[in-house]
Amino acid sequence: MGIKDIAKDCGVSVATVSRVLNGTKFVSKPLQEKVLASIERRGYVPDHIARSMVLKKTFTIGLIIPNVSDMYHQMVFSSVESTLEASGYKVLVCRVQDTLRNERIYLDLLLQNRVDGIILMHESNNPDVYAQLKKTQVPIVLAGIDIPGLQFPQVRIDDFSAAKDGTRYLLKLGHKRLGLIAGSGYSVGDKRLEGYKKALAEYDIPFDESFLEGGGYTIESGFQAMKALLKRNTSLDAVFVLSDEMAVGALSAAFELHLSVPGDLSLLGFDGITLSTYTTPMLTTVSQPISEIGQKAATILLQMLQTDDPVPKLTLLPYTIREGRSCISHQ
Amino acid sequence: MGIKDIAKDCGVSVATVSRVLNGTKFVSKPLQEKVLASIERRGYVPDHIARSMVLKKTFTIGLIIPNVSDMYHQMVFSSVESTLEASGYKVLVCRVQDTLRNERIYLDLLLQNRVDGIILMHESNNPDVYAQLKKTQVPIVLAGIDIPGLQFPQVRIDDFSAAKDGTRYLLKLGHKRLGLIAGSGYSVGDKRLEGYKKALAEYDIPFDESFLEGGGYTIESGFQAMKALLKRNTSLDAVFVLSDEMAVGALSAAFELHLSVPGDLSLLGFDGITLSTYTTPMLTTVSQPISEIGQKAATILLQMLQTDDPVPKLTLLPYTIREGRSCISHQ
DNA sequence: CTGAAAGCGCTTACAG
DNA sequence: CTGAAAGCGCTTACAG
Repeated sequence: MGIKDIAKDCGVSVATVSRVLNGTKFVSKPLQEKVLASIERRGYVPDHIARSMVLKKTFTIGLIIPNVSDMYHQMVFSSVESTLEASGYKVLVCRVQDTLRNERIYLDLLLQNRVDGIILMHESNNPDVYAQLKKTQVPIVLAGIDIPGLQFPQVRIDDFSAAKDGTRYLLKLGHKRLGLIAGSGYSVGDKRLEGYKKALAEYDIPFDESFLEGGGYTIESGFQAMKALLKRNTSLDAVFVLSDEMAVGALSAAFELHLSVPGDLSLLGFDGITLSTYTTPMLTTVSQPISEIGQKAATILLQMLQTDDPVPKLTLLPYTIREGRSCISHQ
Repeated sequence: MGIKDIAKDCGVSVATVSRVLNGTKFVSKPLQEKVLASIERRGYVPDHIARSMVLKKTFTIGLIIPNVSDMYHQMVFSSVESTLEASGYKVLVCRVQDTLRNERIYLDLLLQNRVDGIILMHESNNPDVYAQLKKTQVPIVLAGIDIPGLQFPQVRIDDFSAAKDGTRYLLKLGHKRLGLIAGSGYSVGDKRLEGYKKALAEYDIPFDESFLEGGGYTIESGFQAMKALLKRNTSLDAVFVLSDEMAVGALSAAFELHLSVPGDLSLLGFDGITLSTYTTPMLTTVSQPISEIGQKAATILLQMLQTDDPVPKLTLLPYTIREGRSCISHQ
């Protein structure tokens, strides 16, 4: 059931079988047909592992994602997978569960010649991990994140500007008391927070620490953050939630507290995941081109794998403010 | 940078290095320490591919899922991954995009010695695929699905009874005109439909074809199905939606049509995904033990991989009706 | 306890 | 166009 058996079966060498299998060299028609027939008849399937060993390629790429913003990352995964499929690559997803031990293990796993390249969407707070990434020869692309110390190509939006524009959007609607549900643990969260502050400054509104509540990019954390925020501040006009999943939780919290969105409170999300279109009310959100991020990251990684051409160090994709029904004018 | 280099570095044989690496045989303390030091110093990482080739194990299992009920499958994935992690296995997710070509390709990929076992959650309508599955030596476990022709171990709930009990729940609340948003393409959908019919029969309520609408297990399809159903029947008391993701879409549709849930209409979901707790109103749903399904399927697969002990052919896990706020008594 | 050597199933210069 | 043979980086009987 190996290539050898097919060779014996056809009275040819293993080299010939390998050649018709891969089409790497011309094989005469009669031999080719004989080999193909034998393969078909005996149901032979090439051993991919053996092939990987000699080629030193696994045709698998690793996608490292955090265990938050699941729907966002799921969409990226889908688009990465679709993009790479045509080139015969598969995707091994590593969802980092806890930041301490787990991510180190994943990296080790990935680097044991298991993957040809990595798309990294998880930010670590462990310097060892980055040190290891720097050392490896495996091509890496960062998607949706920014890690200042690392020189890998990045594909993302301009989070600072996006949050600034989102905040401006609320300000233009006439809102003055803007709550913010931020996210901790990721640099994009810090950038978005800065964008929020910047827009407030433009409108001469002082930043009020009590309007800020941290979240963890999950539905549940958005739920909790919204409750805490509304408990502390009964006079908010609007809340900007820095991820749609948290916004879903925030909507739920508002509902539980008998506050109407947008009647009592406007709510602005961030990400543009599919679900944000189906909430009640439909979310207005700062929408990232999620599929494009995955597609572009995959394309760049593919380019690094297959050519020596230089790739763009930073690809900034456009965001939009997609209007739903969760924000209302407050003139 | 191979095992040979470490061996040379330490003046020992590659066999010894391999032994300290794997702990397969006792190696004297001094040699062991020398080898470990060298490994650490030179940053040697074993080549997993080479190891796989000789062991004929990849320590990877394939998880084949459809491209619907994403949140449900994501939860299963998480629990499968957690369960297998302790045993050193990784999970390769294959999300079947289109039923025709794609699934065949995935199977081929998986069977090229890429995975040691498969957890199958996707039902195919292509007999070739099943024929191929039957032939393979790779252990397979079915999770959440039932494929009558195949003799693989199954882990799931009793979908017929679950839907029957769900329907009974609505009937007990006093509802008489029960819409059903069913799902096509999966046998669980058919079973659940039968459960619905059975419960109606128990209450001497004739089955009305016009109360039935098909869906495709996505939010969008639930949205469309609900709109179609409500357009046709203005007098429904309640709607039973055979997946929570469709129920999210159905909620959105009801909202758009200015129908209050549960004021005008009770809504019952199916699955018990995390999101169902955060909808407005919170969904009442027939809740599957999703994580347990993944965990149990993984455990059984592991048992097949590591022992020759027989495994249970059918593991039925308990479901519950988890009450939220989307159903109301209609006495 | 340790080492020399065979072998896992492929690919691919090299020679013909 | 085809074949004999080396080699990919490991593991593991087998012998000592």
